[in-house]
Amino acid sequence: MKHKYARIIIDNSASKLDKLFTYILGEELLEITQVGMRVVVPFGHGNKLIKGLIIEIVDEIKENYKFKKIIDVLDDKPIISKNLIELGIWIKEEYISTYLEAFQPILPPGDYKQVNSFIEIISKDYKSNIIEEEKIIQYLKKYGIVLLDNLKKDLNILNINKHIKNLENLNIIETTIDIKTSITKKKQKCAALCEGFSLSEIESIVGERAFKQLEIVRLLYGNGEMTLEDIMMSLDTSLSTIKALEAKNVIYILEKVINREAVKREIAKYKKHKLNLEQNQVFQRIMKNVNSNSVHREFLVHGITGSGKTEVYLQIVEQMLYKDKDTIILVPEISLTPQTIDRFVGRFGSNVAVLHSKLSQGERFDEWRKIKEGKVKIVVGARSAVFAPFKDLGLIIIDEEHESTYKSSQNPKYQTVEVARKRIEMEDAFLILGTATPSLETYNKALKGEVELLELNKRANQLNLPEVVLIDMREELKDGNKSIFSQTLYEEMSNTLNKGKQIILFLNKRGFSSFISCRNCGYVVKCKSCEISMTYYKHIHKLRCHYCGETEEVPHICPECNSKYIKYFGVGTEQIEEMVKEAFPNAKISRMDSDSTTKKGSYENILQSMKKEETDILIGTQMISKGLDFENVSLVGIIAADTTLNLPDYRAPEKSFQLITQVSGRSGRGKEHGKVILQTYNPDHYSIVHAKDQDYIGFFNSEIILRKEFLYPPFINLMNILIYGKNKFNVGKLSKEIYNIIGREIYYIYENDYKNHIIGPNPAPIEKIKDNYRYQIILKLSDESIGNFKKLVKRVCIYNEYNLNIKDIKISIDINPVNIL
DNA sequence: TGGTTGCGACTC
DNA sequence: AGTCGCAACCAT
Repeated sequence: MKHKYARIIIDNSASKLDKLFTYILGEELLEITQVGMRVVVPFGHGNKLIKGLIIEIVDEIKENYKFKKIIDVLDDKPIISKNLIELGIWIKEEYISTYLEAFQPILPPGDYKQVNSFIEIISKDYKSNIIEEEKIIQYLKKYGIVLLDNLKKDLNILNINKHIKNLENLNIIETTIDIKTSITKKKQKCAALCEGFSLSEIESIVGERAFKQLEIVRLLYGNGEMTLEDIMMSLDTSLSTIKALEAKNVIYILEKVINREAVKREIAKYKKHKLNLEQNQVFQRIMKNVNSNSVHREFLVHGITGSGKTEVYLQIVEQMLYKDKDTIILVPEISLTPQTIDRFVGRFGSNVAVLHSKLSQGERFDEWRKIKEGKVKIVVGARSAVFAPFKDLGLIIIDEEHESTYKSSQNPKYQTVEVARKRIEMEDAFLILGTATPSLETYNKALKGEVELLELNKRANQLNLPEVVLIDMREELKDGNKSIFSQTLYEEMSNTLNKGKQIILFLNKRGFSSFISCRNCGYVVKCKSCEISMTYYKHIHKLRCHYCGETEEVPHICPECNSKYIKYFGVGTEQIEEMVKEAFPNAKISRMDSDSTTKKGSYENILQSMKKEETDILIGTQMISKGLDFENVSLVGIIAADTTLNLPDYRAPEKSFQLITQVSGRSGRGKEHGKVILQTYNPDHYSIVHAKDQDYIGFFNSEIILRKEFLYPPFINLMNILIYGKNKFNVGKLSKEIYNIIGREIYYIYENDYKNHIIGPNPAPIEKIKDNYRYQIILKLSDESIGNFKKLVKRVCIYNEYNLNIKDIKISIDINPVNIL
């Protein structure tokens, strides 16, 4: 057999090295090597050993080049499947990222194996007359076997590789590689009775005076193998007692690899509910397509809040289990609450793996392994779980499909819905998107028939949607109410409390005051590193920047004009909490936002106390808008519906509509009718009006016209090129240069309409973050032309084929960004 | 003429 | 990113 060639992604993040490298796959490795395995290869002048991932194996190669050989193979089976490799390559192209970035979310979590080179001396008698070589020899004599990197660092010799190679050729030293596992599989010591004895035999060996030892033996006889921890806990004994039994050769102690448990609590069984008529129709429609392996592979379940989408999902997943197919269920990170997990784990038990950001690296690795090894058939997780390495994927469910967290904000900046679509296409699986407020893109596809639209218009509890009362805050002001609570909200709150019901208050702003400003000259305190006004936090009496987290003392006189009239403006959740406490001193209040949930478990505690009805009023940011299902909540107060509406982003109306609808949906989920008080300064805005009526179609129809007119998705693709760096002048200059190059091409395609297709270069809406000045160029590209522009942008911004001065400047490219701040 | 330093090209 | 080679510069 002759050798073959392997195309490999190299583990090096330099953009110049972002391509496939070809290596010789020697005869001796041929049989054990497959695509998707990791290998060790020599790289660069020094033949430094680095890791690589095999993407392709080919028999022949056309180019004439002196290829190097693969040194070793790290895996005994592929760590990722061919389909996932194909998906990774697709992602790299689609979202303009490097290979390494594209494969990051696909590969096992945590870079769990590291390649290390070791060096040691094997012939101690040799004496070199070259000073450098003698230094190396002396070093190795002193330390024995060492890491090559350490030797290099300690000796700091020029051209050290040459000397090492020389010594190696003379057989004076030897280099070896080893793979260090940085994440260890968690092990636990267990004990079990030795076989071949009856209980009475063992008891007689132990002797009747050793009470504790006898207890242990009997316990093990009853339970079989147990962990030492459990034995010591249940019998209140110590390790020495167990060791004594081991010494008597009646029990043996072994180390077992155990899975870290991502779900640590005992979860009650979640019973199957009978589907109502509507739910059943949706269920039947989807299953009919699945069973007939229809070409319709995508469904949008458009169901109002509380319509029982989850139960439909659960029963479809059950059907997939009967078919022996795997299912991925994606939920937004913020609604990956214990509540959601409980439902899936409660129904399917140990058949479920859970992947979310709160897991430690070890836990995440274990969950990944469970999926990879086929120990589970269902995974519930946040966006990156779309890459779960199932062998026989049958279904992907994306709940709250419209959520912006499905778009990755780091490279690769993928859109989960699109990735899922690609994946089901490759694996012949099905895709269910579910939400009360579909994204414009998805609903548009549904209307065009590309996605099958299924509706759930009734609440599962037979009640109607909550009644929404719109309050015009300008009128309140006219009537002399300067407070942030309208008269109506105040009254409804006290009624609700009197009835013993719970309240949720929603405000999408953290902190106490959102900015502080000088009344005399208008100066606003901004973060020194970011172009952002700082938020005042009362409990620490400091200002904090929400972008870089920097804190600062509160000034007492204006730094600009020395006036004393420094005032606090804007209300955040922290202040609301204080005001509510004052207004309702007897109510039990808790607050949930990213400031109050930093500690591990605090999130769960707040939700638990809400569930147990120990909390009367829950105040929170958008964290509380998703998935929470508290039966006793009958009033939701939306303090200021306008906060998201005024952002300089084309999605602001859509986001506002979604948020209001979702938050409103938290009300009246039990047996009682719910109410929502919606306070706003823009009562006539279409987004607010349709949200009040909970009229998605109405909103869609208004919004889609604007999108078409002003050329925004789904009618066009956006590409946001963000150029940022510490030197404002250089960033601006580079932006202009990039604009000119790309602008020429835009002009060539769109001619006199080109100004509508390239915007910029402008300072980004947030001009500076963490001392980086930010400029942006926005391209609006049709489906036909986006491919060519991706190539152009890559050439200009990544490979720098135009030799622009990109020193100390970074460029971030985002295809169809979810926000353009 | 040897030695140091800095930039640019190259990495299968 | 890391490394080597080459050219330019300096101290004899």
